[in-house]
Amino acid sequence: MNDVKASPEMDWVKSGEVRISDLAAELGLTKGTVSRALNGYEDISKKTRKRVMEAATKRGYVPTTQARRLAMGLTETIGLVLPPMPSQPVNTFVSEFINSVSAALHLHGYDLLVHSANSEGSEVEPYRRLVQSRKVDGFIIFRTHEKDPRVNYLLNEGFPFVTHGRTARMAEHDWFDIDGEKAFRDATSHLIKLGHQRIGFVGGGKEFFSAQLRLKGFRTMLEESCLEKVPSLEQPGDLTGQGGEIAAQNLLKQTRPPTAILCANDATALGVMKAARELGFNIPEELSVIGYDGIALGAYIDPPLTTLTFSIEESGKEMVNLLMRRLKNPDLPVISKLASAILKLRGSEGPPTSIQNKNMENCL
Amino acid sequence: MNDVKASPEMDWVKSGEVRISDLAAELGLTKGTVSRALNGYEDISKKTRKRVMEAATKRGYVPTTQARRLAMGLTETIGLVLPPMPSQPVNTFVSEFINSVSAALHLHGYDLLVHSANSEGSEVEPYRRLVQSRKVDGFIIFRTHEKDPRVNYLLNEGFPFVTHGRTARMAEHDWFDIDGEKAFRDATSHLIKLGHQRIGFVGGGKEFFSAQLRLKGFRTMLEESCLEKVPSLEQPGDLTGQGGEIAAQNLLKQTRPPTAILCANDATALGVMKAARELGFNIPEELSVIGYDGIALGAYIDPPLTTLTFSIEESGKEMVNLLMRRLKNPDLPVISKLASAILKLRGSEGPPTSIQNKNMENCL
DNA sequence: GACAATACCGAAACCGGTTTCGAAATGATT
DNA sequence: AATCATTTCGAAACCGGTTTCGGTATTGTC
Repeated sequence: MNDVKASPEMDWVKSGEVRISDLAAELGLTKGTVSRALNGYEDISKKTRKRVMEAATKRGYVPTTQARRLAMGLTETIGLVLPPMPSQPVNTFVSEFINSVSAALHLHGYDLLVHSANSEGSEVEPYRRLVQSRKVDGFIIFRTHEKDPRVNYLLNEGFPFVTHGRTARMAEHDWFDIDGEKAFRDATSHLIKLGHQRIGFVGGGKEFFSAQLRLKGFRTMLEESCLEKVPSLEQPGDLTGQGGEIAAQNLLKQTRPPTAILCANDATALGVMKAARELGFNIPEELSVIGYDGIALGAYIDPPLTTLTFSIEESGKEMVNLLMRRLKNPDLPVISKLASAILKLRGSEGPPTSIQNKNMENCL
Repeated sequence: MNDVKASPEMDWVKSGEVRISDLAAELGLTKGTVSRALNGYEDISKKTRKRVMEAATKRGYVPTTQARRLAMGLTETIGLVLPPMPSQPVNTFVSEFINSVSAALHLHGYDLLVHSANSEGSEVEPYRRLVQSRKVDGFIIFRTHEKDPRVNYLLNEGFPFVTHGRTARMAEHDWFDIDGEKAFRDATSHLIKLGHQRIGFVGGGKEFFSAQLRLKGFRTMLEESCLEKVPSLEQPGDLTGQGGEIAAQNLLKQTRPPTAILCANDATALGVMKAARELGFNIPEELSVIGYDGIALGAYIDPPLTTLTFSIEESGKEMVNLLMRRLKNPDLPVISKLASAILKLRGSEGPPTSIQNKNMENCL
């Protein structure tokens, strides 16, 4: 059946039709020798190596990846499992992240296998399958939970991975993260300096560690600035626009509504802005809003959304670096990298109009 | 070196440590027999098959994918090359699409290999590499150009693929597309029925076939409605917000600006809205705007963006179906599927205020 | 010119499966 | 009981590479 082999007299061939044995036969060598010649072994004479390489390029020989990987016992593939998509995805993080990870992996000769989280079954199921069938050498994990079953599974399995985001077991695995705590301290501080004293907060899903850290940053800065912590000003959210709407209603319908709202992400912020408009709040005059993620479209709405932004490309690159290091030497101590988000002022925040400044002499 | 093999007395093993030969030895069979037993060959006695399957599940045996694929001569992997990202990625299409394609492929036992278009080099380079190294069995291509070098390459190579979007050679390959022409006819018709007579159009990159079809739909409906085609009302765009801004300025600064603007996508529409605001146009009273893509964010802006929307999930599923069919039987005639976009009215359009209705008695 | 060292390549095992082929064992038939 | 058809499994080739090992052929040394 496989007699479609290129006859030796034609020197153009359909790509990928020539095997190492064809090349060997053509050159009067064994495939072992051809393989070593192509892979830079020292026990091949210069003359032979040159002959082999020329023939290889002439015939367009490219080794079959599957065979090479099987022989070498590695997959040169990294797995990335998409978290279940929210019904209304609003930011482009995932695609940008995939793009950057893929590009970085490519530089190391690795491929990216993207798997969707099949809704049914447990969260670790896709990981288990990929591990057991030996389809990947390691994982890129993002959107971590504090107690992350995926992390638990992989740690237990001794399987290499890097997370985007910290976990309860962050001392045991490599991770990369954005310093969300600092980011929210900064944003809060910015609002306080503008004169805000009642600042609302809309969180992300409580299961996400990052959401907790953002809340922590918010609280810390309130404390440092001697502003009382008003529990009713902290609303839960779910990282969606709808969640933002609901939270904003809860906040703005209070007798003393906040003059500013800090949101766990941009999607939430958009929901907040929508609800605020509908309740008759002008932004930023009567209500300042700040988001997190730096989505590009935030610049096009009215007013443009002030947000905390960071480099997704850097995230991808750094994570791949961490993972490659781990794959090369599994026994190295765990390391981590914390990058920072910067506050991108675009106009959705400003000084509060109703200046209820009572005593802002820095605590006392 | 590989003497780490699980000793037979322990019946828990780290996942993926047991090979088919281990299983065979344990059962006193040959690996060929074990393989056939597991794969449902008819020449295995019921008793043996049961014995084998029980041992396999007990020991947690999962065949090594690489080996199986090498033996069977297929990769069970589909490639998807991300188009070069715009500096400001504007919609979530890519991630949703990847998610849906990946899920659909998974149902067929296929994996998704995502490759980033390395900026350097030609557009087909990534495809060539994946083909030559035999890493994939087929491709999912999207954002097609009219004369698409990727399509040309793969057609020439006889390599299976499906496109999202038509091309000049659409008669030669399977494709799935949204009927953008009809979508824009519908949107234009909607605007005309509202009373608009001067309608602007901001296109996408001219290299994209889809952009041409959308323009065609727009023109067709103008013609059917006996509205004169004003060249200055057709502005080029680049599918980004910035492009939309520039185009909007060109449109709105004219002595007789349009009362409505149709945009090739939502990002463009957002740019148009921003520019319109800055030029003092109220939306929708003084200017109607309609986009295309149905991005979730559009629902959160003010006014909410009316847009043409379609199911990305369906797109992914259908494309995978087309591709699987092709892989099973490469010689089948090419088929295609055209889905339609629906106009989702959200509020950014309405009747024009300055009613310059001259003669709308349907042509005459 | 004899001998050891080195350069170079062939042979073969191996990675972990699948699949073909033929032989042995079993069962059916007369 | 002998013959033939079936069932069931072992043996071995194969997928397409990599890597180890050992044996010539060549070179270097004195």
